[in-house]
Amino acid sequence: MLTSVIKTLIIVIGDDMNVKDKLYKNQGIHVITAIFTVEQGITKVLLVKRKNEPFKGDWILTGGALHNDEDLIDGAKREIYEKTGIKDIEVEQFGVFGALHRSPVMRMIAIAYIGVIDSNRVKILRETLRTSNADWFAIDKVPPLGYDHNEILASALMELQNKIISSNILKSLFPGDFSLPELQKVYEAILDKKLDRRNFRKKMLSLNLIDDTGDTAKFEGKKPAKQYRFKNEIESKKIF
Amino acid sequence: MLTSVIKTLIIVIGDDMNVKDKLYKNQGIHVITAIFTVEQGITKVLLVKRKNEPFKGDWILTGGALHNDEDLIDGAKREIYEKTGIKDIEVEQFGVFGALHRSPVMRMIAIAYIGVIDSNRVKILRETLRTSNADWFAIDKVPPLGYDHNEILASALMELQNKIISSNILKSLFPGDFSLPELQKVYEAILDKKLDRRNFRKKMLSLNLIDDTGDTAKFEGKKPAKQYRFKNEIESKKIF
DNA sequence: GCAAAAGTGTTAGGAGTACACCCATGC
DNA sequence: GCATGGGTGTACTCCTAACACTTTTGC
Repeated sequence: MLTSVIKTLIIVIGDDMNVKDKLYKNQGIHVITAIFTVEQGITKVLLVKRKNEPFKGDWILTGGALHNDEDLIDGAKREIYEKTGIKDIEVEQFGVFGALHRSPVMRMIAIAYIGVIDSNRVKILRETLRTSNADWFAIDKVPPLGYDHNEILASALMELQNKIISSNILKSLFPGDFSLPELQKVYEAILDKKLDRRNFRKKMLSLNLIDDTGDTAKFEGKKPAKQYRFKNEIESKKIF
Repeated sequence: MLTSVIKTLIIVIGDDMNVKDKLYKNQGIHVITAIFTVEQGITKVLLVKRKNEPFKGDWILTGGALHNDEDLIDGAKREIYEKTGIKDIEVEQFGVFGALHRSPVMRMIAIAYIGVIDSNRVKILRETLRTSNADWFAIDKVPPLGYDHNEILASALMELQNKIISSNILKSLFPGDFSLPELQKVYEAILDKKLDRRNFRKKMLSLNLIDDTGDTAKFEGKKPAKQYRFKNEIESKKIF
Protein backbone atom coordinates (compact mmCIF):
# COMPACT_ATOMS: atom_id res chain seq x y z
CA MET A 1 0.00 0.00 0.00
CA LEU A 2 2.63 2.48 1.04
CA THR A 3 4.87 1.74 -1.90
CA SER A 4 2.11 2.46 -4.32
CA VAL A 5 1.46 5.68 -2.47
CA ILE A 6 5.06 6.69 -2.72
CA LYS A 7 5.04 5.93 -6.41
CA THR A 8 2.07 8.22 -6.72
CA LEU A 9 3.89 11.02 -5.01
CA ILE A 10 6.89 10.61 -7.26
CA ILE A 11 4.72 10.74 -10.34
CA VAL A 12 3.16 13.98 -9.24
CA ILE A 13 6.26 15.84 -8.18
CA GLY A 14 7.07 18.44 -10.79
CA ASP A 15 3.51 19.47 -11.56
CA ASP A 16 2.51 23.01 -10.69
CA MET A 17 0.04 21.45 -8.34
CA ASN A 18 1.64 20.15 -5.19
CA VAL A 19 0.04 16.87 -4.17
CA LYS A 20 1.24 17.28 -0.61
CA ASP A 21 -1.05 20.25 -0.28
CA LYS A 22 -4.28 18.88 1.06
CA LEU A 23 -6.15 21.57 -0.78
CA TYR A 24 -5.89 19.33 -3.81
CA LYS A 25 -5.89 15.82 -2.45
CA ASN A 26 -8.50 13.17 -3.05
CA GLN A 27 -10.48 14.69 -5.82
CA GLY A 28 -12.37 12.41 -8.12
CA ILE A 29 -14.64 12.48 -11.12
CA HIS A 30 -18.05 10.89 -11.48
CA VAL A 31 -19.56 10.25 -14.89
CA ILE A 32 -23.33 10.13 -14.53
CA THR A 33 -25.89 9.45 -17.25
CA ALA A 34 -29.62 10.07 -17.20
CA ILE A 35 -31.00 7.50 -19.64
CA PHE A 36 -34.46 8.29 -20.94
CA THR A 37 -37.07 6.51 -22.97
CA VAL A 38 -40.67 7.16 -23.94
CA GLU A 39 -43.23 4.37 -23.64
CA GLN A 40 -46.91 4.91 -24.37
CA GLY A 41 -46.58 8.62 -24.06
CA ILE A 42 -44.78 8.45 -20.72
CA THR A 43 -41.24 9.79 -20.38
CA LYS A 44 -39.20 7.45 -18.21
CA VAL A 45 -35.73 7.45 -16.71
CA LEU A 46 -33.53 4.47 -15.86
CA LEU A 47 -32.51 4.17 -12.21
CA VAL A 48 -30.24 1.71 -10.42
CA LYS A 49 -30.45 0.62 -6.81
CA ARG A 50 -27.22 1.09 -4.90
CA LYS A 51 -25.72 -2.01 -3.34
CA ASN A 52 -23.09 -0.32 -1.17
CA GLU A 53 -22.61 2.61 1.12
CA PRO A 54 -23.00 5.50 0.85
CA PHE A 55 -26.67 5.69 -0.08
CA LYS A 56 -27.04 1.90 0.11
CA GLY A 57 -30.53 0.90 -1.01
CA ASP A 58 -31.24 4.26 -2.67
CA TRP A 59 -32.04 4.63 -6.33
CA ILE A 60 -29.58 6.67 -8.39
CA LEU A 61 -28.83 7.45 -12.02
CA THR A 62 -26.35 5.17 -13.77
CA GLY A 63 -22.75 6.19 -13.30
CA GLY A 64 -19.65 5.94 -11.20
CA ALA A 65 -16.04 6.95 -10.97
CA LEU A 66 -14.04 7.77 -14.08
CA HIS A 67 -11.02 5.58 -14.75
CA ASN A 68 -7.64 7.09 -15.50
CA ASP A 69 -7.26 5.29 -18.80
CA GLU A 70 -10.49 6.35 -20.46
CA ASP A 71 -12.01 9.49 -21.90
CA LEU A 72 -15.00 10.96 -20.13
CA ILE A 73 -17.57 9.76 -22.59
CA ASP A 74 -16.08 6.27 -22.62
CA GLY A 75 -16.26 6.22 -18.86
CA ALA A 76 -19.92 7.16 -18.99
CA LYS A 77 -20.60 4.34 -21.45
CA ARG A 78 -18.57 1.82 -19.46
CA GLU A 79 -20.51 2.66 -16.32
CA ILE A 80 -23.77 2.20 -18.18
CA TYR A 81 -22.62 -1.18 -19.40
CA GLU A 82 -21.36 -2.34 -16.03
CA LYS A 83 -24.43 -1.20 -14.14
CA THR A 84 -27.17 -2.13 -16.62
CA GLY A 85 -25.74 -4.30 -19.40
CA ILE A 86 -26.72 -1.70 -22.01
CA LYS A 87 -24.30 -1.38 -24.92
CA ASP A 88 -24.30 0.81 -27.99
CA ILE A 89 -25.86 3.84 -26.43
CA GLU A 90 -25.05 7.32 -27.57
CA VAL A 91 -24.73 9.93 -24.85
CA GLU A 92 -24.30 13.70 -24.88
CA GLN A 93 -22.74 15.72 -22.13
CA PHE A 94 -24.92 18.44 -20.66
CA GLY A 95 -23.65 19.62 -17.32
CA VAL A 96 -21.26 19.60 -14.41
CA PHE A 97 -22.17 19.20 -10.76
CA GLY A 98 -19.49 20.05 -8.26
CA ALA A 99 -21.14 21.22 -5.05
CA LEU A 100 -18.79 20.84 -2.12
CA HIS A 101 -20.45 17.95 -0.32
CA ARG A 102 -22.31 16.22 -3.11
CA SER A 103 -20.46 13.06 -2.15
CA PRO A 104 -20.28 12.50 1.61
CA VAL A 105 -16.96 10.67 1.34
CA MET A 106 -14.63 12.78 -0.74
CA ARG A 107 -14.59 15.63 -3.19
CA MET A 108 -16.25 14.38 -6.36
CA ILE A 109 -17.14 16.36 -9.46
CA ALA A 110 -19.88 14.86 -11.61
CA ILE A 111 -19.85 15.21 -15.38
CA ALA A 112 -23.43 14.55 -16.47
CA TYR A 113 -24.69 12.96 -19.67
CA ILE A 114 -28.02 12.31 -21.33
CA GLY A 115 -28.82 9.15 -23.26
CA VAL A 116 -31.98 7.87 -24.88
CA ILE A 117 -33.15 4.36 -25.73
CA ASP A 118 -35.98 3.43 -28.05
CA SER A 119 -38.94 1.59 -26.61
CA ASN A 120 -38.22 -1.67 -28.45
CA ARG A 121 -34.89 -1.98 -26.71
CA VAL A 122 -36.65 -1.18 -23.47
CA LYS A 123 -38.76 -4.32 -23.87
CA ILE A 124 -35.75 -6.46 -24.68
CA LEU A 125 -33.76 -5.08 -21.78
CA ARG A 126 -36.45 -5.37 -19.16
CA GLU A 127 -35.35 -8.76 -17.78
CA THR A 128 -31.66 -7.95 -17.88
CA LEU A 129 -32.31 -4.77 -15.96
CA ARG A 130 -34.36 -6.51 -13.32
CA THR A 131 -31.49 -8.82 -12.43
CA SER A 132 -29.15 -5.86 -12.14
CA ASN A 133 -31.42 -3.92 -9.82
CA ALA A 134 -32.32 -1.36 -12.47
CA ASP A 135 -35.75 -0.18 -13.49
CA TRP A 136 -37.58 2.49 -15.47
CA PHE A 137 -39.41 5.21 -13.57
CA ALA A 138 -41.95 7.62 -15.00
CA ILE A 139 -40.36 11.01 -14.54
CA ASP A 140 -43.20 12.25 -12.35
CA LYS A 141 -42.81 9.21 -10.08
CA VAL A 142 -39.11 9.33 -9.32
CA PRO A 143 -38.31 8.70 -5.63
CA PRO A 144 -35.74 10.71 -3.67
CA LEU A 145 -32.40 9.66 -5.12
CA GLY A 146 -28.95 9.22 -3.61
CA TYR A 147 -26.21 11.86 -3.91
CA ASP A 148 -27.44 14.97 -5.77
CA HIS A 149 -29.07 12.88 -8.45
CA ASN A 150 -32.50 14.48 -8.12
CA GLU A 151 -30.86 17.75 -9.01
CA ILE A 152 -28.95 16.17 -11.90
CA LEU A 153 -32.13 14.53 -13.17
CA ALA A 154 -34.11 17.77 -13.05
CA SER A 155 -31.38 19.46 -15.03
CA ALA A 156 -31.22 16.54 -17.47
CA LEU A 157 -34.94 16.78 -18.15
CA MET A 158 -34.68 20.45 -19.00
CA GLU A 159 -31.76 19.69 -21.24
CA LEU A 160 -33.61 16.83 -22.88
CA GLN A 161 -36.32 19.30 -23.84
CA ASN A 162 -33.69 21.54 -25.39
CA LYS A 163 -31.94 18.72 -27.17
CA ILE A 164 -35.03 17.18 -28.69
CA ILE A 165 -35.88 20.39 -30.46
CA SER A 166 -32.43 20.96 -31.84
CA SER A 167 -30.48 17.77 -32.26
CA ASN A 168 -30.50 14.30 -33.70
CA ILE A 169 -31.19 12.66 -30.36
CA LEU A 170 -34.53 11.74 -31.89
CA LYS A 171 -32.89 9.26 -34.20
CA SER A 172 -31.86 7.27 -31.15
CA LEU A 173 -35.48 7.08 -30.10
CA PHE A 174 -36.57 5.93 -33.56
CA PRO A 175 -33.79 3.85 -35.10
CA GLY A 176 -36.32 2.09 -37.35
CA ASP A 177 -39.52 3.05 -39.11
CA PHE A 178 -42.12 5.21 -37.44
CA SER A 179 -45.21 7.23 -38.22
CA LEU A 180 -45.56 10.94 -37.68
CA PRO A 181 -48.28 10.56 -35.02
CA GLU A 182 -45.90 8.27 -33.14
CA LEU A 183 -43.09 10.80 -33.36
CA GLN A 184 -45.44 13.56 -32.31
CA LYS A 185 -46.47 11.61 -29.21
CA VAL A 186 -42.83 11.49 -28.12
CA TYR A 187 -42.42 15.20 -28.60
CA GLU A 188 -45.54 15.84 -26.62
CA ALA A 189 -44.39 13.52 -23.82
CA ILE A 190 -40.98 15.15 -23.51
CA LEU A 191 -42.07 18.74 -24.03
CA ASP A 192 -45.16 18.10 -21.95
CA LYS A 193 -47.51 19.97 -24.25
CA LYS A 194 -49.88 19.30 -27.13
CA LEU A 195 -48.85 20.05 -30.69
CA ASP A 196 -50.97 20.64 -33.78
CA ARG A 197 -50.99 17.62 -36.09
CA ARG A 198 -50.94 19.58 -39.32
CA ASN A 199 -48.20 21.99 -38.24
CA PHE A 200 -46.09 19.18 -36.84
CA ARG A 201 -46.29 17.23 -40.10
CA LYS A 202 -45.58 20.34 -42.14
CA LYS A 203 -42.47 21.11 -40.12
CA MET A 204 -41.05 17.59 -39.98
CA LEU A 205 -41.46 17.12 -43.72
CA SER A 206 -39.98 20.52 -44.54
CA LEU A 207 -36.83 19.81 -42.51
CA ASN A 208 -35.66 17.14 -44.91
CA LEU A 209 -34.63 14.83 -42.10
CA ILE A 210 -36.93 11.90 -42.82
CA ASP A 211 -37.86 9.72 -45.81
CA ASP A 212 -41.24 8.29 -46.71
CA THR A 213 -40.80 4.50 -46.80
CA GLY A 214 -43.94 3.93 -48.87
CA ASP A 215 -45.24 1.53 -46.22
CA THR A 216 -48.07 1.99 -43.80
CA ALA A 217 -48.61 0.49 -40.38
CA LYS A 218 -51.06 0.83 -37.55
CA PHE A 219 -50.07 2.74 -34.46
CA GLU A 220 -52.84 3.80 -32.09
CA GLY A 221 -55.54 4.62 -34.59
CA LYS A 222 -57.62 2.43 -36.79
CA LYS A 223 -56.40 3.97 -40.00
CA PRO A 224 -52.90 2.81 -40.93
CA ALA A 225 -50.31 5.57 -40.78
CA LYS A 226 -47.61 6.29 -43.33
CA GLN A 227 -44.19 5.09 -42.25
CA TYR A 228 -41.07 7.23 -42.30
CA ARG A 229 -37.48 6.75 -41.27
CA PHE A 230 -34.61 9.10 -40.50
CA LYS A 231 -32.11 9.67 -43.26
CA ASN A 232 -28.72 8.04 -42.68
CA GLU A 233 -26.88 11.29 -42.21
CA ILE A 234 -28.96 13.89 -40.46
CA GLU A 235 -27.65 17.27 -39.46
CA SER A 236 -28.58 18.69 -36.11
CA LYS A 237 -31.41 21.09 -36.86
CA LYS A 238 -33.58 23.25 -34.70
CA ILE A 239 -37.12 22.02 -34.93
CA PHE A 240 -39.14 24.25 -32.61
CA MET B 1 4.42 13.09 4.27
CA LEU B 2 3.55 9.47 4.91
CA THR B 3 1.27 10.23 7.81
CA SER B 4 -0.77 12.59 5.74
CA VAL B 5 -1.01 9.92 3.08
CA ILE B 6 -2.21 7.36 5.56
CA LYS B 7 -4.79 9.79 6.87
CA THR B 8 -5.99 10.19 3.31
CA LEU B 9 -6.40 6.46 2.92
CA ILE B 10 -8.40 6.21 6.09
CA ILE B 11 -10.73 8.99 5.02
CA VAL B 12 -11.44 7.25 1.78
CA ILE B 13 -12.08 3.75 3.04
CA GLY B 14 -15.77 3.07 2.90
CA ASP B 15 -16.46 4.90 -0.34
CA ASP B 16 -17.63 2.84 -3.27
CA MET B 17 -14.49 3.96 -4.99
CA ASN B 18 -11.43 2.16 -3.78
CA VAL B 19 -8.53 4.54 -3.54
CA LYS B 20 -6.04 1.71 -3.66
CA ASP B 21 -7.17 0.96 -7.17
CA LYS B 22 -4.87 2.91 -9.40
CA LEU B 23 -7.66 3.26 -11.92
CA TYR B 24 -8.87 6.13 -9.80
CA LYS B 25 -5.76 7.62 -8.27
CA ASN B 26 -4.40 11.08 -8.84
CA GLN B 27 -7.26 12.73 -10.59
CA GLY B 28 -7.62 16.45 -10.38
CA ILE B 29 -9.79 19.29 -11.55
CA HIS B 30 -8.75 22.43 -13.38
CA VAL B 31 -10.96 25.48 -13.46
CA ILE B 32 -10.12 27.53 -16.54
CA THR B 33 -11.61 30.85 -17.61
CA ALA B 34 -11.43 32.54 -20.97
CA ILE B 35 -11.78 36.25 -20.16
CA PHE B 36 -12.83 38.41 -23.08
CA THR B 37 -13.15 42.08 -23.76
CA VAL B 38 -13.83 44.23 -26.80
CA GLU B 39 -11.68 47.27 -27.48
CA GLN B 40 -12.11 49.41 -30.58
CA GLY B 41 -13.99 46.73 -32.35
CA ILE B 42 -11.43 44.03 -31.59
CA THR B 43 -12.36 41.00 -29.52
CA LYS B 44 -9.54 40.17 -27.13
CA VAL B 45 -8.76 37.40 -24.67
CA LEU B 46 -6.67 37.57 -21.52
CA LEU B 47 -3.67 35.24 -21.40
CA VAL B 48 -1.12 34.56 -18.67
CA LYS B 49 2.45 33.44 -19.13
CA ARG B 50 3.32 30.28 -17.20
CA LYS B 51 6.17 30.56 -14.72
CA ASN B 52 6.62 26.85 -14.00
CA GLU B 53 6.78 23.52 -15.72
CA PRO B 54 4.96 22.09 -17.52
CA PHE B 55 4.58 24.54 -20.38
CA LYS B 56 6.91 27.03 -18.69
CA GLY B 57 7.01 30.23 -20.72
CA ASP B 58 3.87 29.40 -22.70
CA TRP B 59 0.79 31.57 -22.66
CA ILE B 60 -2.37 29.99 -21.26
CA LEU B 61 -5.85 30.99 -20.19
CA THR B 62 -6.29 31.95 -16.56
CA GLY B 63 -6.96 29.02 -14.29
CA GLY B 64 -5.51 26.30 -12.15
CA ALA B 65 -6.37 23.49 -9.81
CA LEU B 66 -9.62 23.50 -7.86
CA HIS B 67 -9.31 23.51 -4.09
CA ASN B 68 -11.22 21.05 -1.96
CA ASP B 69 -12.93 23.71 0.10
CA GLU B 70 -14.45 25.76 -2.68
CA ASP B 71 -17.21 25.40 -5.23
CA LEU B 72 -16.21 25.22 -8.86
CA ILE B 73 -17.20 28.76 -9.73
CA ASP B 74 -15.44 30.13 -6.66
CA GLY B 75 -12.33 28.25 -7.70
CA ALA B 76 -12.51 29.82 -11.13
CA LYS B 77 -12.80 33.29 -9.59
CA ARG B 78 -10.02 32.65 -7.09
CA GLU B 79 -7.69 31.58 -9.87
CA ILE B 80 -8.53 34.70 -11.83
CA TYR B 81 -7.76 36.83 -8.81
CA GLU B 82 -4.51 35.05 -7.99
CA LYS B 83 -3.21 35.08 -11.54
CA THR B 84 -4.35 38.53 -12.68
CA GLY B 85 -5.59 40.55 -9.69
CA ILE B 86 -9.05 40.86 -11.24
CA LYS B 87 -11.91 40.81 -8.76
CA ASP B 88 -15.65 41.08 -9.18
CA ILE B 89 -15.89 39.24 -12.43
CA GLU B 90 -18.92 37.16 -13.35
CA VAL B 91 -18.21 33.91 -15.11
CA GLU B 92 -20.43 31.31 -16.75
CA GLN B 93 -19.54 27.67 -17.20
CA PHE B 94 -19.62 26.43 -20.78
CA GLY B 95 -17.73 23.19 -21.17
CA VAL B 96 -15.66 20.29 -19.91
CA PHE B 97 -12.35 19.14 -21.30
CA GLY B 98 -11.16 15.75 -20.18
CA ALA B 99 -9.00 14.24 -22.91
CA LEU B 100 -6.69 11.59 -21.49
CA HIS B 101 -3.39 13.40 -21.77
CA ARG B 102 -4.45 17.02 -21.68
CA SER B 103 -2.10 17.46 -18.74
CA PRO B 104 1.26 15.74 -19.18
CA VAL B 105 1.66 15.16 -15.45
CA MET B 106 -1.53 13.60 -14.18
CA ARG B 107 -5.14 13.07 -15.08
CA MET B 108 -6.81 16.48 -15.02
CA ILE B 109 -10.33 17.38 -16.04
CA ALA B 110 -10.88 21.03 -16.94
CA ILE B 111 -14.15 22.79 -16.20
CA ALA B 112 -14.19 25.81 -18.49
CA TYR B 113 -15.71 29.24 -17.91
CA ILE B 114 -16.27 32.42 -19.87
CA GLY B 115 -15.94 35.88 -18.40
CA VAL B 116 -16.12 39.35 -19.90
CA ILE B 117 -14.69 42.65 -18.79
CA ASP B 118 -15.67 46.09 -20.04
CA SER B 119 -13.08 48.16 -21.80
CA ASN B 120 -12.83 50.76 -19.04
CA ARG B 121 -11.66 48.16 -16.61
CA VAL B 122 -9.25 46.94 -19.24
CA LYS B 123 -7.52 50.33 -19.18
CA ILE B 124 -7.37 50.38 -15.39
CA LEU B 125 -6.03 46.85 -15.23
CA ARG B 126 -3.40 47.18 -17.88
CA GLU B 127 -0.50 47.96 -15.51
CA THR B 128 -1.52 45.39 -12.93
CA LEU B 129 -1.67 42.75 -15.60
CA ARG B 130 1.73 43.61 -16.97
CA THR B 131 3.39 42.95 -13.63
CA SER B 132 1.64 39.61 -13.38
CA ASN B 133 2.72 38.47 -16.82
CA ALA B 134 -0.75 38.75 -18.25
CA ASP B 135 -1.81 40.50 -21.43
CA TRP B 136 -4.70 40.91 -23.86
CA PHE B 137 -4.45 39.23 -27.24
CA ALA B 138 -6.68 39.91 -30.24
CA ILE B 139 -8.43 36.65 -30.86
CA ASP B 140 -6.98 36.30 -34.34
CA LYS B 141 -3.45 36.79 -32.94
CA VAL B 142 -3.39 34.21 -30.19
CA PRO B 143 -0.14 32.20 -30.10
CA PRO B 144 -0.02 28.44 -29.54
CA LEU B 145 -1.03 27.96 -25.91
CA GLY B 146 0.00 25.48 -23.24
CA TYR B 147 -2.10 22.43 -22.34
CA ASP B 148 -5.22 22.15 -24.55
CA HIS B 149 -6.02 25.81 -24.13
CA ASN B 150 -6.20 26.57 -27.84
CA GLU B 151 -9.00 24.05 -28.02
CA ILE B 152 -10.69 25.50 -24.95
CA LEU B 153 -10.37 29.01 -26.35
CA ALA B 154 -11.86 28.04 -29.71
CA SER B 155 -14.78 26.48 -27.91
CA ALA B 156 -15.13 29.51 -25.64
CA LEU B 157 -15.33 31.84 -28.64
CA MET B 158 -18.12 29.83 -30.18
CA GLU B 159 -19.89 29.84 -26.85
CA LEU B 160 -19.36 33.57 -26.46
CA GLN B 161 -21.19 34.06 -29.73
CA ASN B 162 -24.05 31.96 -28.41
CA LYS B 163 -24.12 33.70 -25.07
CA ILE B 164 -24.10 37.21 -26.40
CA ILE B 165 -27.21 36.57 -28.40
CA SER B 166 -29.10 34.97 -25.58
CA SER B 167 -27.90 36.06 -22.20
CA ASN B 168 -27.12 39.02 -20.02
CA ILE B 169 -23.38 38.71 -20.50
CA LEU B 170 -23.68 42.01 -22.33
CA LYS B 171 -24.38 43.84 -19.13
CA SER B 172 -20.89 42.92 -17.97
CA LEU B 173 -19.48 44.57 -21.06
CA PHE B 174 -21.52 47.73 -20.50
CA PRO B 175 -21.96 48.26 -16.77
CA GLY B 176 -22.48 52.00 -17.32
CA ASP B 177 -24.08 54.15 -20.00
CA PHE B 178 -23.61 53.41 -23.66
CA SER B 179 -24.99 54.32 -27.06
CA LEU B 180 -26.59 51.91 -29.45
CA PRO B 181 -23.87 52.31 -32.10
CA GLU B 182 -21.34 51.42 -29.41
CA LEU B 183 -23.27 48.32 -28.44
CA GLN B 184 -23.68 47.38 -32.05
CA LYS B 185 -19.92 47.58 -32.61
CA VAL B 186 -19.42 45.00 -29.86
CA TYR B 187 -21.94 42.68 -31.39
CA GLU B 188 -20.31 43.03 -34.74
CA ALA B 189 -16.87 42.33 -33.25
CA ILE B 190 -17.96 39.19 -31.44
CA LEU B 191 -20.27 37.84 -34.09
CA ASP B 192 -17.83 38.91 -36.77
CA LYS B 193 -20.46 40.32 -39.09
CA LYS B 194 -22.13 43.59 -39.96
CA LEU B 195 -25.60 44.41 -38.66
CA ASP B 196 -28.18 46.86 -39.94
CA ARG B 197 -28.38 50.00 -37.78
CA ARG B 198 -32.13 50.39 -37.96
CA ASN B 199 -32.93 46.75 -37.30
CA PHE B 200 -30.45 46.57 -34.45
CA ARG B 201 -32.02 49.57 -32.76
CA LYS B 202 -35.51 48.26 -33.34
CA LYS B 203 -34.66 44.93 -31.76
CA MET B 204 -32.76 46.25 -28.76
CA LEU B 205 -35.51 48.71 -27.92
CA SER B 206 -38.26 46.15 -28.35
CA LEU B 207 -36.58 43.72 -25.93
CA ASN B 208 -37.22 46.00 -22.97
CA LEU B 209 -33.74 45.41 -21.59
CA ILE B 210 -32.40 48.97 -21.70
CA ASP B 211 -33.53 52.43 -20.55
CA ASP B 212 -33.05 55.75 -22.30
CA THR B 213 -31.04 57.93 -19.91
CA GLY B 214 -32.06 61.17 -21.63
CA ASP B 215 -28.39 62.07 -22.07
CA THR B 216 -26.33 62.16 -25.20
CA ALA B 217 -22.61 61.66 -25.68
CA LYS B 218 -20.22 61.38 -28.55
CA PHE B 219 -18.83 58.01 -29.56
CA GLU B 220 -17.19 57.73 -32.96
CA GLY B 221 -19.41 60.04 -34.96
CA LYS B 222 -19.76 63.75 -34.94
CA LYS B 223 -23.38 63.75 -33.92
CA PRO B 224 -23.85 62.93 -30.22
CA ALA B 225 -25.57 59.61 -29.63
CA LYS B 226 -28.39 58.91 -27.21
CA GLN B 227 -27.24 57.16 -24.07
CA TYR B 228 -28.86 54.04 -22.68
CA ARG B 229 -28.20 51.75 -19.78
CA PHE B 230 -29.22 48.21 -18.90
CA LYS B 231 -32.12 47.84 -16.51
CA ASN B 232 -31.16 46.64 -13.03
CA GLU B 233 -32.86 43.30 -13.38
CA ILE B 234 -32.61 41.92 -16.86
CA GLU B 235 -33.84 38.53 -17.85
CA SER B 236 -31.80 36.41 -20.18
CA LYS B 237 -33.41 36.93 -23.56
CA LYS B 238 -32.56 35.69 -27.00
CA ILE B 239 -31.58 38.60 -29.17
CA PHE B 240 -30.62 37.11 -32.55
C1' DG C 1 -72.81 2.81 -39.44
C1' DC C 2 -70.07 4.61 -36.06
C1' DA C 3 -66.05 5.33 -33.31
C1' DA C 4 -61.12 6.51 -33.50
C1' DA C 5 -57.25 8.11 -35.25
C1' DA C 6 -54.83 9.72 -39.83
C1' DG C 7 -54.41 12.83 -43.40
C1' DT C 8 -54.82 17.41 -45.58
C1' DG C 9 -54.77 23.56 -46.82
C1' DT C 10 -55.65 28.13 -45.79
C1' DT C 11 -55.21 32.31 -43.43
C1' DA C 12 -53.72 35.93 -40.27
C1' DG C 13 -50.16 37.84 -37.33
C1' DG C 14 -45.36 38.54 -35.94
C1' DA C 15 -40.49 38.59 -36.72
C1' DG C 16 -36.70 39.27 -39.70
C1' DT C 17 -34.55 41.58 -43.45
C1' DA C 18 -33.63 44.88 -46.76
C1' DC C 19 -33.36 49.46 -47.95
C1' DA C 20 -32.75 55.51 -48.35
C1' DC C 21 -33.08 59.84 -46.56
C1' DC C 22 -32.58 63.60 -43.07
C1' DC C 23 -30.06 65.36 -38.74
C1' DA C 24 -26.45 67.17 -35.66
C1' DT C 25 -21.91 68.22 -35.16
C1' DG C 26 -16.59 69.34 -36.09
C1' DC C 27 -13.66 71.16 -39.08
C1' DG D 1 -20.53 73.82 -46.50
C1' DC D 2 -19.11 69.37 -46.30
C1' DA D 3 -17.77 65.13 -44.29
C1' DT D 4 -18.95 61.83 -40.69
C1' DG D 5 -21.55 59.05 -38.18
C1' DG D 6 -26.52 59.06 -35.72
C1' DG D 7 -31.35 58.66 -36.06
C1' DT D 8 -35.75 57.21 -38.29
C1' DG D 9 -39.99 54.28 -41.26
C1' DT D 10 -41.77 51.19 -44.65
C1' DA D 11 -42.50 47.13 -47.42
C1' DC D 12 -41.68 42.32 -48.36
C1' DT D 13 -40.90 37.67 -46.95
C1' DC D 14 -40.99 33.89 -44.08
C1' DC D 15 -42.21 31.33 -40.20
C1' DT D 16 -45.64 30.28 -36.83
C1' DA D 17 -50.07 29.33 -34.98
C1' DA D 18 -54.76 28.67 -35.32
C1' DC D 19 -58.35 26.21 -37.19
C1' DA D 20 -62.30 21.96 -39.61
C1' DC D 21 -63.39 18.54 -42.59
C1' DT D 22 -62.63 14.10 -45.04
C1' DT D 23 -60.60 9.25 -45.10
C1' DT D 24 -59.58 4.65 -43.63
C1' DT D 25 -60.20 1.01 -40.83
C1' DG D 26 -62.15 -2.27 -36.76
C1' DC D 27 -65.97 -3.47 -34.56
